[in-house]
Amino acid sequence: MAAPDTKTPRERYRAQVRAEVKAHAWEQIATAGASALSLNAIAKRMGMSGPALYRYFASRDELMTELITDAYRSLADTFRGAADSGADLAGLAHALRGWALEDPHRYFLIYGTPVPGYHAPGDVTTIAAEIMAVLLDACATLPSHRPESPLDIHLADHRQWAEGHPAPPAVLHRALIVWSRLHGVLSLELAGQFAGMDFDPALLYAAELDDLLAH
Amino acid sequence: MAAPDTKTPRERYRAQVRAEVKAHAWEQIATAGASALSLNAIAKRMGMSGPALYRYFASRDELMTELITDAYRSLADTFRGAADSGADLAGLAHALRGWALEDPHRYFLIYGTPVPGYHAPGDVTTIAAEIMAVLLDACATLPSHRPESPLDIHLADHRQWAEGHPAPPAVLHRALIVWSRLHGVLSLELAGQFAGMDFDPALLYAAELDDLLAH
DNA sequence: TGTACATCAGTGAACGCGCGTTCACTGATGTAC
DNA sequence: TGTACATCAGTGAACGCGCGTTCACTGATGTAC
Repeated sequence: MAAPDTKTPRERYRAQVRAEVKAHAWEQIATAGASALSLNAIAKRMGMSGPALYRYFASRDELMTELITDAYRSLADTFRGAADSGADLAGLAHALRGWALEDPHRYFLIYGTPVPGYHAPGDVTTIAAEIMAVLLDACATLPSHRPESPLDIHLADHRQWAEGHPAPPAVLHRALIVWSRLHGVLSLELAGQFAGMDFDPALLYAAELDDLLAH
Repeated sequence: MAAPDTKTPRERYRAQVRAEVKAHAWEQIATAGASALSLNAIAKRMGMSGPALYRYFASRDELMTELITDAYRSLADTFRGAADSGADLAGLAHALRGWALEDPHRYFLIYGTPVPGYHAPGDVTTIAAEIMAVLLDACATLPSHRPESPLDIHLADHRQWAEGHPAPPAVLHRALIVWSRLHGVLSLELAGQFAGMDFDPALLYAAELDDLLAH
Protein backbone atom coordinates (compact mmCIF):
# COMPACT_ATOMS: atom_id res chain seq x y z
CA MET A 1 0.00 0.00 0.00
CA ALA A 2 2.44 2.62 1.22
CA ALA A 3 5.21 0.83 -0.63
CA PRO A 4 6.71 2.75 -3.56
CA ASP A 5 4.83 1.99 -6.74
CA THR A 6 7.11 -0.23 -8.75
CA LYS A 7 4.58 -0.47 -11.58
CA THR A 8 5.15 1.41 -14.79
CA PRO A 9 2.32 3.64 -15.99
CA ARG A 10 1.58 1.15 -18.73
CA GLU A 11 1.23 -1.64 -16.21
CA ARG A 12 -1.09 0.45 -14.13
CA TYR A 13 -3.14 1.30 -17.17
CA ARG A 14 -3.39 -2.37 -18.12
CA ALA A 15 -4.53 -3.29 -14.63
CA GLN A 16 -7.13 -0.58 -14.71
CA VAL A 17 -8.58 -1.66 -18.04
CA ARG A 18 -8.63 -5.28 -16.95
CA ALA A 19 -10.53 -4.25 -13.84
CA GLU A 20 -12.97 -2.25 -15.92
CA VAL A 21 -13.55 -5.22 -18.21
CA LYS A 22 -14.28 -7.39 -15.20
CA ALA A 23 -16.66 -4.83 -13.78
CA HIS A 24 -18.63 -4.85 -17.01
CA ALA A 25 -18.48 -8.63 -17.03
CA TRP A 26 -20.15 -8.79 -13.62
CA GLU A 27 -22.78 -6.37 -14.76
CA GLN A 28 -23.45 -8.52 -17.77
CA ILE A 29 -23.66 -11.67 -15.66
CA ALA A 30 -26.15 -9.96 -13.38
CA THR A 31 -28.23 -8.93 -16.36
CA ALA A 32 -28.22 -12.01 -18.52
CA GLY A 33 -26.53 -14.81 -16.63
CA ALA A 34 -23.04 -16.23 -16.70
CA SER A 35 -23.54 -18.11 -19.93
CA ALA A 36 -24.24 -14.84 -21.73
CA LEU A 37 -20.79 -13.48 -20.93
CA SER A 38 -19.42 -12.02 -24.15
CA LEU A 39 -16.20 -10.20 -24.89
CA ASN A 40 -17.75 -8.41 -27.84
CA ALA A 41 -20.65 -7.13 -25.78
CA ILE A 42 -18.29 -5.90 -23.06
CA ALA A 43 -16.14 -4.12 -25.61
CA LYS A 44 -19.17 -2.41 -27.07
CA ARG A 45 -20.21 -1.12 -23.66
CA MET A 46 -16.72 0.17 -23.07
CA GLY A 47 -16.78 2.00 -26.37
CA MET A 48 -14.07 -0.19 -27.82
CA SER A 49 -13.92 -2.61 -30.69
CA GLY A 50 -14.18 -6.30 -29.94
CA PRO A 51 -10.66 -7.44 -30.74
CA ALA A 52 -9.20 -4.75 -28.47
CA LEU A 53 -9.98 -6.85 -25.41
CA TYR A 54 -7.70 -9.58 -26.64
CA ARG A 55 -4.86 -7.38 -25.46
CA TYR A 56 -6.15 -7.99 -21.94
CA PHE A 57 -7.62 -11.46 -21.95
CA ALA A 58 -6.46 -14.32 -24.14
CA SER A 59 -9.99 -15.63 -24.56
CA ARG A 60 -13.49 -15.58 -23.23
CA ASP A 61 -12.65 -18.62 -21.13
CA GLU A 62 -9.72 -16.89 -19.49
CA LEU A 63 -11.97 -14.02 -18.44
CA MET A 64 -14.52 -16.48 -17.11
CA THR A 65 -11.87 -18.33 -15.16
CA GLU A 66 -10.58 -15.12 -13.67
CA LEU A 67 -14.04 -14.07 -12.55
CA ILE A 68 -14.52 -17.39 -10.81
CA THR A 69 -11.12 -17.19 -9.16
CA ASP A 70 -11.84 -13.63 -8.03
CA ALA A 71 -15.14 -14.75 -6.54
CA TYR A 72 -13.44 -17.51 -4.56
CA ARG A 73 -10.67 -15.14 -3.50
CA SER A 74 -13.22 -12.60 -2.32
CA LEU A 75 -15.08 -15.13 -0.21
CA ALA A 76 -11.87 -16.51 1.26
CA ASP A 77 -10.71 -13.01 2.16
CA THR A 78 -14.04 -12.22 3.75
CA PHE A 79 -13.86 -15.39 5.79
CA ARG A 80 -10.25 -14.94 6.78
CA GLY A 81 -10.89 -11.32 7.63
CA ALA A 82 -13.83 -12.17 9.85
CA ALA A 83 -11.87 -14.90 11.60
CA ASP A 84 -8.90 -12.61 12.14
CA SER A 85 -11.25 -10.09 13.72
CA GLY A 86 -12.21 -12.71 16.24
CA ALA A 87 -15.43 -13.90 14.66
CA ASP A 88 -16.75 -17.22 15.86
CA LEU A 89 -19.01 -19.55 13.90
CA ALA A 90 -21.93 -17.15 14.21
CA GLY A 91 -19.71 -14.36 12.93
CA LEU A 92 -18.63 -16.43 9.96
CA ALA A 93 -22.20 -17.29 9.14
CA HIS A 94 -23.11 -13.65 9.29
CA ALA A 95 -20.18 -12.73 7.07
CA LEU A 96 -21.17 -15.41 4.59
CA ARG A 97 -24.71 -14.19 4.35
CA GLY A 98 -23.60 -10.61 3.90
CA TRP A 99 -21.16 -11.61 1.20
CA ALA A 100 -23.78 -13.65 -0.62
CA LEU A 101 -26.47 -10.97 -0.54
CA GLU A 102 -23.96 -8.37 -1.69
CA ASP A 103 -23.80 -10.07 -5.07
CA PRO A 104 -25.94 -13.17 -5.59
CA HIS A 105 -24.48 -13.85 -9.02
CA ARG A 106 -21.03 -14.06 -7.55
CA TYR A 107 -22.33 -16.60 -5.05
CA PHE A 108 -23.89 -18.66 -7.82
CA LEU A 109 -20.72 -18.51 -9.88
CA ILE A 110 -19.14 -20.56 -7.10
CA TYR A 111 -22.00 -22.61 -5.74
CA GLY A 112 -24.54 -22.58 -8.54
CA THR A 113 -25.37 -24.96 -11.31
CA PRO A 114 -22.13 -26.17 -12.83
CA VAL A 115 -21.65 -25.57 -16.54
CA PRO A 116 -21.07 -28.97 -18.15
CA GLY A 117 -17.71 -29.10 -19.85
CA TYR A 118 -16.26 -26.14 -18.05
CA HIS A 119 -13.43 -27.09 -15.73
CA ALA A 120 -12.39 -24.78 -12.93
CA PRO A 121 -8.66 -24.11 -12.66
CA GLY A 122 -6.47 -25.62 -9.96
CA ASP A 123 -6.24 -22.37 -8.01
CA VAL A 124 -9.79 -22.57 -6.79
CA THR A 125 -9.16 -25.90 -5.10
CA THR A 126 -6.50 -24.21 -3.01
CA ILE A 127 -8.76 -21.30 -2.16
CA ALA A 128 -11.65 -23.63 -1.35
CA ALA A 129 -9.36 -25.46 1.06
CA GLU A 130 -8.46 -22.15 2.66
CA ILE A 131 -12.14 -21.39 3.21
CA MET A 132 -12.69 -24.84 4.66
CA ALA A 133 -9.74 -24.38 7.01
CA VAL A 134 -11.28 -21.25 8.49
CA LEU A 135 -14.57 -23.04 8.90
CA LEU A 136 -12.90 -26.00 10.59
CA ASP A 137 -11.11 -23.70 13.00
CA ALA A 138 -14.38 -22.13 14.03
CA CYS A 139 -16.06 -25.50 14.42
CA ALA A 140 -13.21 -26.85 16.52
CA THR A 141 -13.80 -24.30 19.27
CA LEU A 142 -17.39 -25.43 19.80
CA PRO A 143 -18.35 -28.17 22.24
CA SER A 144 -20.12 -31.10 20.67
CA HIS A 145 -23.10 -32.76 22.30
CA ARG A 146 -23.90 -35.17 19.56
CA PRO A 147 -23.78 -38.95 19.69
CA GLU A 148 -21.38 -40.56 17.27
CA SER A 149 -23.03 -41.20 13.93
CA PRO A 150 -22.11 -43.54 11.08
CA LEU A 151 -20.89 -40.44 9.27
CA ASP A 152 -18.40 -39.73 12.08
CA ILE A 153 -16.99 -43.20 11.80
CA HIS A 154 -16.78 -42.85 8.05
CA LEU A 155 -15.05 -39.48 8.33
CA ALA A 156 -12.37 -40.91 10.62
CA ASP A 157 -11.18 -42.72 7.52
CA HIS A 158 -12.07 -40.15 4.87
CA ARG A 159 -10.56 -36.93 5.97
CA GLN A 160 -7.78 -35.95 3.59
CA TRP A 161 -9.85 -32.89 2.63
CA ALA A 162 -9.09 -31.69 6.16
CA GLU A 163 -5.45 -32.62 5.83
CA GLY A 164 -3.22 -30.85 8.28
CA HIS A 165 -6.18 -30.15 10.48
CA PRO A 166 -6.06 -32.06 13.74
CA ALA A 167 -9.84 -31.93 14.24
CA PRO A 168 -11.69 -35.06 15.36
CA PRO A 169 -14.39 -36.54 13.10
CA ALA A 170 -17.14 -34.80 15.06
CA VAL A 171 -15.68 -31.45 14.07
CA LEU A 172 -15.44 -32.46 10.42
CA HIS A 173 -19.05 -33.56 10.59
CA ARG A 174 -19.95 -30.23 12.15
CA ALA A 175 -18.18 -28.29 9.41
CA LEU A 176 -20.02 -30.24 6.72
CA ILE A 177 -23.44 -29.61 8.17
CA VAL A 178 -22.68 -25.95 8.78
CA TRP A 179 -21.69 -25.62 5.17
CA SER A 180 -24.63 -27.52 3.74
CA ARG A 181 -27.27 -26.00 5.99
CA LEU A 182 -26.20 -22.42 5.47
CA HIS A 183 -25.88 -23.08 1.77
CA GLY A 184 -29.30 -24.70 1.76
CA VAL A 185 -31.05 -21.61 3.10
CA LEU A 186 -28.92 -19.14 1.16
CA SER A 187 -29.19 -20.82 -2.20
CA LEU A 188 -32.95 -21.24 -1.98
CA GLU A 189 -33.30 -17.63 -0.93
CA LEU A 190 -31.00 -16.23 -3.61
CA ALA A 191 -32.59 -18.38 -6.27
CA GLY A 192 -35.92 -16.84 -5.39
CA GLN A 193 -37.52 -20.07 -4.21
CA PHE A 194 -38.97 -18.28 -1.20
CA ALA A 195 -40.31 -15.47 -3.37
CA GLY A 196 -43.97 -16.43 -3.32
CA MET A 197 -43.95 -17.29 0.38
CA ASP A 198 -43.71 -14.09 2.34
CA PHE A 199 -41.78 -15.13 5.41
CA ASP A 200 -38.41 -13.59 6.17
CA PRO A 201 -35.52 -15.83 5.06
CA ALA A 202 -33.21 -14.06 7.49
CA LEU A 203 -35.13 -15.62 10.36
CA LEU A 204 -34.82 -19.07 8.83
CA TYR A 205 -31.10 -18.50 8.45
CA ALA A 206 -30.87 -17.35 12.05
CA ALA A 207 -32.89 -20.32 13.27
CA GLU A 208 -30.60 -22.73 11.44
CA LEU A 209 -27.58 -21.01 12.86
CA ASP A 210 -29.00 -21.15 16.39
CA ASP A 211 -29.63 -24.82 15.94
CA LEU A 212 -26.05 -25.36 14.81
CA LEU A 213 -24.70 -23.49 17.80
CA ALA A 214 -26.95 -25.22 20.30
CA HIS A 215 -26.30 -28.85 19.46
CA MET B 1 -54.84 -46.72 -19.89
CA ALA B 2 -57.35 -49.42 -20.76
CA ALA B 3 -59.72 -46.75 -22.01
CA PRO B 4 -60.36 -46.72 -25.76
CA ASP B 5 -57.89 -44.53 -27.55
CA THR B 6 -59.78 -41.43 -28.58
CA LYS B 7 -56.69 -39.90 -30.21
CA THR B 8 -56.36 -39.85 -33.92
CA PRO B 9 -53.20 -41.34 -35.43
CA ARG B 10 -52.01 -37.85 -36.25
CA GLU B 11 -52.44 -36.75 -32.66
CA ARG B 12 -50.52 -39.75 -31.47
CA TYR B 13 -47.76 -39.06 -33.95
CA ARG B 14 -47.54 -35.44 -32.81
CA ALA B 15 -47.30 -36.50 -29.19
CA GLN B 16 -44.56 -38.95 -30.06
CA VAL B 17 -42.48 -36.40 -31.95
CA ARG B 18 -42.91 -33.86 -29.15
CA ALA B 19 -41.69 -36.46 -26.69
CA GLU B 20 -38.73 -37.24 -28.89
CA VAL B 21 -37.84 -33.57 -29.13
CA LYS B 22 -37.95 -33.29 -25.35
CA ALA B 23 -35.78 -36.35 -24.95
CA HIS B 24 -33.15 -34.81 -27.18
CA ALA B 25 -33.53 -31.55 -25.31
CA TRP B 26 -32.69 -33.25 -22.01
CA GLU B 27 -29.71 -34.91 -23.61
CA GLN B 28 -28.53 -31.55 -24.85
CA ILE B 29 -29.01 -29.95 -21.44
CA ALA B 30 -26.98 -32.72 -19.86
CA THR B 31 -24.21 -32.22 -22.38
CA ALA B 32 -23.93 -28.47 -22.59
CA GLY B 33 -26.20 -26.93 -19.98
CA ALA B 34 -29.66 -25.48 -20.11
CA SER B 35 -28.56 -22.25 -21.73
CA ALA B 36 -27.27 -24.18 -24.74
CA LEU B 37 -30.71 -25.56 -25.52
CA SER B 38 -31.23 -25.09 -29.27
CA LEU B 39 -34.08 -26.06 -31.54
CA ASN B 40 -31.78 -26.19 -34.54
CA ALA B 41 -29.36 -28.52 -32.83
CA ILE B 42 -32.17 -30.82 -31.74
CA ALA B 43 -33.59 -30.89 -35.25
CA LYS B 44 -30.19 -31.80 -36.64
CA ARG B 45 -29.86 -34.73 -34.23
CA MET B 46 -33.31 -35.92 -35.18
CA GLY B 47 -32.40 -35.82 -38.85
CA MET B 48 -34.84 -33.02 -39.54
CA SER B 49 -34.48 -29.49 -40.72
CA GLY B 50 -34.64 -26.70 -38.16
CA PRO B 51 -37.96 -25.09 -39.05
CA ALA B 52 -39.71 -28.47 -38.88
CA LEU B 53 -39.79 -28.28 -35.10
CA TYR B 54 -41.91 -25.17 -35.23
CA ARG B 55 -44.79 -27.49 -36.02
CA TYR B 56 -44.39 -28.84 -32.49
CA PHE B 57 -43.18 -25.93 -30.39
CA ALA B 58 -43.99 -22.30 -30.99
CA SER B 59 -40.55 -21.18 -29.89
CA ARG B 60 -37.45 -22.13 -28.02
CA ASP B 61 -38.91 -20.54 -24.91
CA GLU B 62 -42.03 -22.67 -25.09
CA LEU B 63 -39.91 -25.81 -25.18
CA MET B 64 -37.87 -24.55 -22.25
CA THR B 65 -41.00 -23.79 -20.28
CA GLU B 66 -42.40 -27.21 -20.99
CA LEU B 67 -39.21 -28.89 -19.81
CA ILE B 68 -39.35 -26.97 -16.56
CA THR B 69 -42.99 -27.78 -16.05
CA ASP B 70 -42.33 -31.44 -16.78
CA ALA B 71 -39.53 -31.45 -14.23
CA TYR B 72 -41.79 -30.00 -11.55
CA ARG B 73 -44.57 -32.40 -12.52
CA SER B 74 -42.19 -35.34 -12.27
CA LEU B 75 -41.03 -34.36 -8.81
CA ALA B 76 -44.57 -33.73 -7.61
CA ASP B 77 -45.67 -37.13 -8.91
CA THR B 78 -42.73 -38.82 -7.25
CA PHE B 79 -43.59 -37.15 -3.97
CA ARG B 80 -47.28 -37.81 -4.20
CA GLY B 81 -46.61 -41.39 -5.21
CA ALA B 82 -44.32 -41.98 -2.27
CA ALA B 83 -46.78 -40.43 0.14
CA ASP B 84 -49.65 -42.49 -1.26
CA SER B 85 -47.57 -45.60 -0.72
CA GLY B 86 -47.36 -44.71 2.93
CA ALA B 87 -43.94 -43.08 2.95
CA ASP B 88 -43.14 -40.96 5.98
CA LEU B 89 -40.66 -38.08 6.03
CA ALA B 90 -37.74 -40.48 5.71
CA GLY B 91 -39.43 -42.08 2.73
CA LEU B 92 -39.95 -38.71 1.08
CA ALA B 93 -36.34 -37.77 1.65
CA HIS B 94 -35.26 -41.03 0.09
CA ALA B 95 -37.55 -40.48 -2.86
CA LEU B 96 -36.20 -36.98 -3.32
CA ARG B 97 -32.63 -38.13 -3.36
CA GLY B 98 -33.38 -40.88 -5.83
CA TRP B 99 -35.21 -38.48 -8.08
CA ALA B 100 -32.37 -35.97 -7.95
CA LEU B 101 -29.62 -38.48 -8.66
CA GLU B 102 -31.64 -39.94 -11.50
CA ASP B 103 -31.15 -36.75 -13.45
CA PRO B 104 -29.14 -33.97 -11.82
CA HIS B 105 -29.83 -31.51 -14.63
CA ARG B 106 -33.53 -31.90 -14.09
CA TYR B 107 -32.98 -31.08 -10.43
CA PHE B 108 -30.99 -27.99 -11.31
CA LEU B 109 -33.59 -26.87 -13.80
CA ILE B 110 -35.88 -26.44 -10.81
CA TYR B 111 -33.53 -25.56 -7.97
CA GLY B 112 -30.42 -24.32 -9.74
CA THR B 113 -29.15 -20.90 -10.64
CA PRO B 114 -32.03 -18.88 -12.02
CA VAL B 115 -31.63 -17.46 -15.50
CA PRO B 116 -32.04 -13.69 -15.25
CA GLY B 117 -34.93 -12.51 -17.35
CA TYR B 118 -36.56 -15.87 -17.70
CA HIS B 119 -39.89 -16.08 -15.93
CA ALA B 120 -41.38 -19.43 -15.05
CA PRO B 121 -45.04 -19.90 -15.97
CA GLY B 122 -47.84 -19.86 -13.44
CA ASP B 123 -48.33 -23.62 -13.54
CA VAL B 124 -45.17 -24.30 -11.62
CA THR B 125 -46.36 -22.29 -8.65
CA THR B 126 -49.31 -24.63 -8.38
CA ILE B 127 -47.12 -27.70 -8.68
CA ALA B 128 -44.65 -26.30 -6.15
CA ALA B 129 -47.52 -25.82 -3.73
CA GLU B 130 -48.55 -29.42 -4.32
CA ILE B 131 -45.05 -30.59 -3.41
CA MET B 132 -45.06 -28.42 -0.32
CA ALA B 133 -48.43 -29.83 0.73
CA VAL B 134 -47.07 -33.37 0.70
CA LEU B 135 -44.07 -32.26 2.70
CA LEU B 136 -46.26 -30.48 5.23
CA ASP B 137 -48.41 -33.58 5.66
CA ALA B 138 -45.35 -35.65 6.42
CA CYS B 139 -44.02 -33.09 8.86
CA ALA B 140 -47.34 -32.82 10.65
CA THR B 141 -47.21 -36.45 11.74
CA LEU B 142 -43.92 -36.00 13.58
CA PRO B 143 -43.70 -34.98 17.22
CA SER B 144 -41.82 -31.76 17.81
CA HIS B 145 -39.35 -31.39 20.69
CA ARG B 146 -38.12 -27.96 19.84
CA PRO B 147 -38.52 -24.79 21.85
CA GLU B 148 -40.43 -22.01 20.16
CA SER B 149 -38.12 -19.85 18.09
CA PRO B 150 -38.52 -16.31 16.69
CA LEU B 151 -39.11 -17.97 13.35
CA ASP B 152 -42.10 -19.88 14.74
CA ILE B 153 -43.65 -16.66 16.00
CA HIS B 154 -42.98 -15.02 12.66
CA LEU B 155 -44.51 -17.95 10.78
CA ALA B 156 -47.71 -17.73 12.79
CA ASP B 157 -48.30 -14.52 10.90
CA HIS B 158 -46.68 -15.40 7.58
CA ARG B 159 -48.19 -18.62 6.49
CA GLN B 160 -50.28 -18.06 3.41
CA TRP B 161 -47.88 -20.31 1.50
CA ALA B 162 -49.36 -23.11 3.63
CA GLU B 163 -52.86 -21.91 3.03
CA GLY B 164 -55.46 -24.54 3.64
CA HIS B 165 -53.04 -26.49 5.77
CA PRO B 166 -54.00 -26.53 9.44
CA ALA B 167 -50.44 -27.10 10.62
CA PRO B 168 -49.08 -25.12 13.56
CA PRO B 169 -46.04 -22.86 13.06
CA ALA B 170 -43.69 -25.53 14.40
CA VAL B 171 -44.69 -27.78 11.53
CA LEU B 172 -44.16 -25.03 8.97
CA HIS B 173 -40.75 -24.42 10.50
CA ARG B 174 -40.03 -28.12 10.28
CA ALA B 175 -41.01 -28.25 6.62
CA LEU B 176 -38.73 -25.33 5.79
CA ILE B 177 -35.69 -26.82 7.44
CA VAL B 178 -36.34 -30.21 5.91
CA TRP B 179 -36.47 -28.59 2.53
CA SER B 180 -33.40 -26.40 2.97
CA ARG B 181 -31.24 -29.03 4.64
CA LEU B 182 -31.94 -31.75 2.13
CA HIS B 183 -31.46 -29.27 -0.66
CA GLY B 184 -28.23 -28.10 0.93
CA VAL B 185 -26.63 -31.53 0.83
CA LEU B 186 -28.13 -32.53 -2.50
CA SER B 187 -27.22 -29.38 -4.37
CA LEU B 188 -23.63 -29.36 -3.13
CA GLU B 189 -23.31 -33.01 -4.03
CA LEU B 190 -24.85 -32.68 -7.48
CA ALA B 191 -22.83 -29.58 -8.23
CA GLY B 192 -19.70 -31.56 -7.53
CA GLN B 193 -18.62 -29.49 -4.55
CA PHE B 194 -17.76 -32.67 -2.65
CA ALA B 195 -15.80 -34.05 -5.57
CA GLY B 196 -12.32 -33.50 -4.23
CA MET B 197 -13.22 -34.64 -0.73
CA ASP B 198 -13.70 -38.36 -0.83
CA PHE B 199 -16.33 -38.94 1.82
CA ASP B 200 -19.68 -40.42 0.92
CA PRO B 201 -22.38 -37.75 0.51
CA ALA B 202 -25.07 -40.38 1.08
CA LEU B 203 -23.93 -40.64 4.70
CA LEU B 204 -24.11 -36.89 5.14
CA TYR B 205 -27.60 -36.95 3.70
CA ALA B 206 -28.56 -39.77 6.03
CA ALA B 207 -27.07 -37.97 9.02
CA GLU B 208 -29.02 -34.84 8.23
CA LEU B 209 -32.17 -36.84 7.85
CA ASP B 210 -31.61 -38.63 11.17
CA ASP B 211 -31.12 -35.30 12.82
CA LEU B 212 -34.38 -34.04 11.35
CA LEU B 213 -36.25 -37.08 12.57
CA ALA B 214 -34.71 -37.03 16.04
CA HIS B 215 -35.40 -33.43 17.02
C1' DT C 1 -64.04 -49.07 -53.58
C1' DG C 2 -62.61 -45.03 -55.87
C1' DT C 3 -62.15 -40.28 -56.63
C1' DA C 4 -61.72 -35.07 -55.06
C1' DC C 5 -60.39 -32.34 -51.69
C1' DA C 6 -58.52 -30.59 -47.32
C1' DT C 7 -55.21 -31.04 -43.85
C1' DC C 8 -50.84 -31.08 -42.23
C1' DA C 9 -45.61 -32.63 -41.83
C1' DG C 10 -41.47 -31.34 -43.43
C1' DT C 11 -38.10 -28.81 -46.74
C1' DG C 12 -34.94 -25.29 -48.34
C1' DA C 13 -33.94 -20.63 -48.91
C1' DA C 14 -33.57 -16.55 -46.66
C1' DC C 15 -33.21 -12.74 -42.93
C1' DG C 16 -30.58 -10.55 -39.44
C1' DC C 17 -28.02 -11.30 -35.59
C1' DG C 18 -24.08 -11.89 -32.42
C1' DC C 19 -20.48 -14.70 -31.24
C1' DG C 20 -15.08 -15.88 -30.73
C1' DT C 21 -11.09 -15.13 -32.90
C1' DT C 22 -7.14 -13.84 -36.37
C1' DC C 23 -4.65 -10.49 -38.84
C1' DA C 24 -2.45 -6.58 -40.96
C1' DC C 25 -2.51 -2.06 -39.90
C1' DT C 26 -2.17 2.95 -37.60
C1' DG C 27 -1.00 5.95 -34.15
C1' DA C 28 0.31 7.03 -29.65
C1' DT C 29 3.41 6.19 -25.68
C1' DG C 30 7.62 5.19 -23.64
C1' DT C 31 12.95 4.27 -23.94
C1' DA C 32 17.89 4.93 -25.27
C1' DC C 33 21.34 7.62 -26.73
C1' DT D 1 16.66 18.54 -24.56
C1' DG D 2 16.02 16.40 -28.81
C1' DT D 3 15.99 12.78 -31.99
C1' DA D 4 15.51 7.56 -33.50
C1' DC D 5 13.59 3.59 -32.43
C1' DA D 6 10.86 0.00 -30.12
C1' DT D 7 6.82 -1.15 -27.76
C1' DC D 8 2.22 -1.60 -27.36
C1' DA D 9 -3.03 -0.10 -27.46
C1' DG D 10 -6.62 -0.08 -30.39
C1' DT D 11 -8.98 -0.37 -35.18
C1' DG D 12 -11.45 -2.37 -39.02
C1' DA D 13 -12.01 -6.02 -42.09
C1' DA D 14 -12.63 -10.64 -42.40
C1' DC D 15 -13.58 -15.78 -41.33
C1' DG D 16 -16.82 -19.28 -40.16
C1' DC D 17 -20.21 -20.43 -37.18
C1' DG D 18 -24.80 -21.29 -35.13
C1' DC D 19 -28.76 -19.25 -33.55
C1' DG D 20 -34.18 -18.14 -33.75
C1' DT D 21 -37.54 -17.45 -36.82
C1' DT D 22 -40.49 -16.52 -41.26
C1' DC D 23 -42.12 -18.00 -45.62
C1' DA D 24 -43.52 -20.14 -49.88
C1' DC D 25 -43.60 -24.50 -51.30
C1' DT D 26 -43.93 -30.03 -52.01
C1' DG D 27 -45.66 -34.27 -50.95
C1' DA D 28 -47.87 -37.43 -48.09
C1' DT D 29 -51.83 -38.59 -45.09
C1' DG D 30 -56.46 -38.53 -43.84
C1' DT D 31 -61.60 -37.32 -44.89
C1' DA D 32 -66.06 -36.92 -47.46
C1' DC D 33 -68.90 -38.32 -50.85
